[in-house]
Parts: sequence; structure tokens; C-alpha cells
Amino acid sequence: MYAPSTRPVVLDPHGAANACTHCDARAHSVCNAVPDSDVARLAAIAVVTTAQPGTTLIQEGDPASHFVNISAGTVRMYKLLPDGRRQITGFAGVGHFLGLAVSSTYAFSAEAIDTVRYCRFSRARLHTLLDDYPAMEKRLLEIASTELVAAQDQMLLLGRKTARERLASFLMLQSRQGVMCQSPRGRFVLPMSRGDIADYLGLTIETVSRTITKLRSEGYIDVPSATEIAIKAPAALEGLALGNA
Amino acid sequence: MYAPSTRPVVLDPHGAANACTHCDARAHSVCNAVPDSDVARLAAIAVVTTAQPGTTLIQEGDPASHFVNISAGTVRMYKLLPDGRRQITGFAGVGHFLGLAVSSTYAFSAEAIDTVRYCRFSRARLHTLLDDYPAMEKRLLEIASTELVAAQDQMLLLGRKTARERLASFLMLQSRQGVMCQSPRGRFVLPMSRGDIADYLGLTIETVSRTITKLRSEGYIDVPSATEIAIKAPAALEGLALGNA
DNA sequence: CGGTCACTTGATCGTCTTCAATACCAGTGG
DNA sequence: CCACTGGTATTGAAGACGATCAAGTGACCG
Repeated sequence: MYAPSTRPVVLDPHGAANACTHCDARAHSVCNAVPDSDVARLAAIAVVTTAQPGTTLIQEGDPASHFVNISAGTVRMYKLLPDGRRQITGFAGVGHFLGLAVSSTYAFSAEAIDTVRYCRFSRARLHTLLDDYPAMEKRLLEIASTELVAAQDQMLLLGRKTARERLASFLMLQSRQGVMCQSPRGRFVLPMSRGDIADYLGLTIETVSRTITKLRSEGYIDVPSATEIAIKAPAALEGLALGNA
Repeated sequence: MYAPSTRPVVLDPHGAANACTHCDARAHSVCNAVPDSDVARLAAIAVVTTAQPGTTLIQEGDPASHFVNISAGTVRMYKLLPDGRRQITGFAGVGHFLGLAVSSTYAFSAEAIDTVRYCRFSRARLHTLLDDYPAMEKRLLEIASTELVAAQDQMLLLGRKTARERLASFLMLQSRQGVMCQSPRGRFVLPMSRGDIADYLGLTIETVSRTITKLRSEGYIDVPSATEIAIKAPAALEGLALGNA
């Protein structure tokens, strides 16, 4: 059904329509603004692609010719300074929509963290669709607003929180997002490396590692493996995230 | 023409229509999506208000019942931690639009820095207008996207730049925005206090003050008075902002 | 003038960074 | 089965940048 590699699968309208109808991301995404009956039109302009870990989906400064919708995996969005310092502005998982831009070029880069399946839409084609589905436009505004709220939270974190509070905030956020997919209560997998976490929280790898170790030794969390986290005291950790000592 | 105090001036359609037609903010704002001929409809739902310095226009957590459009003055948007730490997420000047929210409550607060004149629109009423003017909806999406790009830049600043680089970035940004209104080349007025700048850049008042002094003594800028800045070496300062030593 | 308030300047302190070494884990090949 | 390798994570010690605490300056205003 889906393309196993980077080969697009768009030319068979029925197959493609099914691809959209049964897409894991559809429920959480822009696409749900299009009714099932018309989903073929959406499918007709979507190019389904798979990206291996480390692949660049969007490159800062490139012409903003496409939108991207994630249907599996996790992506990191980031900006770089000329000397290589990196700030990760967010992680995008299933259902997330990338590529909103005012100017003609992308303002950030996006890379696959693990194996990522996604749909590419030509900007121009999606815009013509938008005229027929005002609900979709409203949905885009909703998405942009949500991102804006998240960005403001992140500014508060980066500007005013301590390393400890940043990690607490981050782990609580991940646990909330992980809950949808992961099974055991309060336990989840971090798809990103310590380096990614550091560049997301405005810290160094060492500080992230030390702080996680400390939170573990204090009984807030369990760390079964480097990529797994279990939150043992969610309320207390949420308190930490908000600055309660 | 405009209300001199907090008294709304909406009931005279012709007066109100003129208020919108000749509004300083119209050219830069959402309102330019509405044609001159229909501007009365916009004016009919706008409540023009004046806020004294320090007044709260929007309170984080309150029901998000209104949109706000600034027609004169400057506003600071911010978020607080329970213990009082503050992060200013942005400054909004003439033409800026506030109040985008997904949830039913505002995600941030907004206060007048100087005397601010603004229009309030009921969320519900503006939404009905939006159905008649899809261009206005597009404009809102554009605005949200622009804000998002600015937010990402600010995350890079807060997470990865030094105090020196933050001040350089901030001054360059202010000079760009000031250019529209201020007369002499590269010279402008900062409407906000050192404390506001500090809370915007994730620093303390002392560090802001010291860093400005240093930039002055190094010949990058002139500081005729505490609220005035003249940029003497724009290119070099832009370089600083991007990390060139 | 005396008061307040914002800003500036100075001295000390602490958190996080930097530099460096070690541990760990998965994969590969002897 | 175990040594070897490369990459990632952890831990340790020293250092730096910005925060904190504290005093001093200047402008505005009754």
C-alpha cells in the first residue's frame, strides 16, 4: 500500500485514496478537514515517501515549495548559527504538519530521527485545494496557533527555567505525547538522542545526562535503558517543571 | 475621531468607518484584507480603546473572548512562572494582531508599555466576518506563520546565543522595526525598559546594562539617552548577532 | 532640595559549560 | 566465545559566563 522506499505512489487514484483513508495520521492531521468522500483529491496530490534516519526532509533557506505531513516516525526541526551551534525548535511526530512559511524559503531544517514515512504536497496544489475546503484553511490556522502556543512555552523554558526544570518539563511533555501510543502508564521511549535533547533544551549533552541521573537518583523517574523513561512521580515532576524547588 | 479614553466609539457607523479607513494600523494589519467599501462592517464590530502604561490588555488564563489589534503604542506579551519569573515572548507595535488561541483561554498576558490605542473584536463576531472574507482568514494564517518564524528565531537566541549576541540581535531587530517610523538613519527609541529587555532576552537587568555599555564603548552603537539607540556599525553588529566573535 | 525610580557599575558567587576520561552497548570478525 | 571498533552515554574536575548582592549615579517631580 505505502511505498517501501522513496518511490512515490501517486498514480493509482484508488490505491492512493485508500492510503489517505486509512492513514495513521489522518485523524490527527490537516487531512481530517477533507471529508472521506473527497479524500481522493487529497490523495491525488500527495507523494508518500519514506526517509531513513538522518535524512533531511526540509532544508533551511531552500525554496518553500512543499508541505509535509508525518505519518510515521519522528522528525527534528532546527535552526543553525553559522558556527554550527544548533537549536532544535521542536520534534514532529505522527500527524504533524510542516512547512508553514510566509517567505518563499523555509525558515528551519527538518531531519528524520528514526525511519519516517511522510506525505509531500506541492504548495501550489494544496493552495488550490484550500479554496475548495475552507475547513482545511481553518485547520491550518488552528495548527499554526497551536504551534505558536508551544513556541511560547518553549521560550519561557529557554529564557527562564533551570536545567532541572527544563528536563522535568521535557519529560512531562514527552510522557503526555507518548501516552497516545505507548502502553505502560507513564512509561515511554525517547526516539531522540541526548544530543538532540540538549539542543532542544538549550543545554549540553553532559548537563542533560547529569540531570537525568539526578532525577533518577531522587526517585522522580526510572531509566530502564538510555532511550526509555518511566515517570514514577508525575505530580512532583510537574511541580519541578513549574519551579517548585 | 478616536476615543480619547477607554470609552468606545462604535455606534456612529460613518465615524467608525472613517476610523478604520484612516487607521494608522490598517495598512500593516489584518484589516487590509477587507476592501475599503466594506470597511464599515469591520468598524461596526470594533471597539476602539486607549490603555494607559502598565494596563493589562490580555490576561493569561482568561477566556479568549476577543482579538486585539494595535493602532498606536507598544505592548509586551509575556508568560509567568508561579514564582514570578517572567519571559516576554514579544513586543507588539502598530498593526500587530493579538489573541490567536486554540484553547478557550489566552496562553499569555499582554500589557501596555506606553499609551496604547487598540481595537477589540469579539471572537465570535470576527469569526462570522471571516466566513465572508476568506482573504482575511488567509491573512490570519500569514500572520500566525510570521509569528511562528519569529518565535523560532527567538528560540535560537534564547537557547544558543551569548548575552552579547542577544543584545546585538535585539538591537538590529529594533532598528529594522523602528526604521518605518523613526527619522534618522539607524537611530531609534526603545519604548521598553531595561527590565523588559532583560525578560525578553532571558537575561538580568544588570547584564543588559553592562552589555549595552560595552557595545557602546566598542563603537558599535551610540546611546544618547537611556531610551535612544543609534547603530553606528550595522554590518558589524549584524555579524555579532550571528556569532562572529 | 529630598524623594523616588530606573539605570549603571562593582565584587562575589553559582550554575552550567568545557575539557577529558571512562563506561556501555551493538555489531563485526577473528 | 571473545577481542576489537565506533558511537553514544555517563562521570569527573576545572573554568567561564552570567546571576546575585550591593552600592552609586542621574533624571524627574513634588
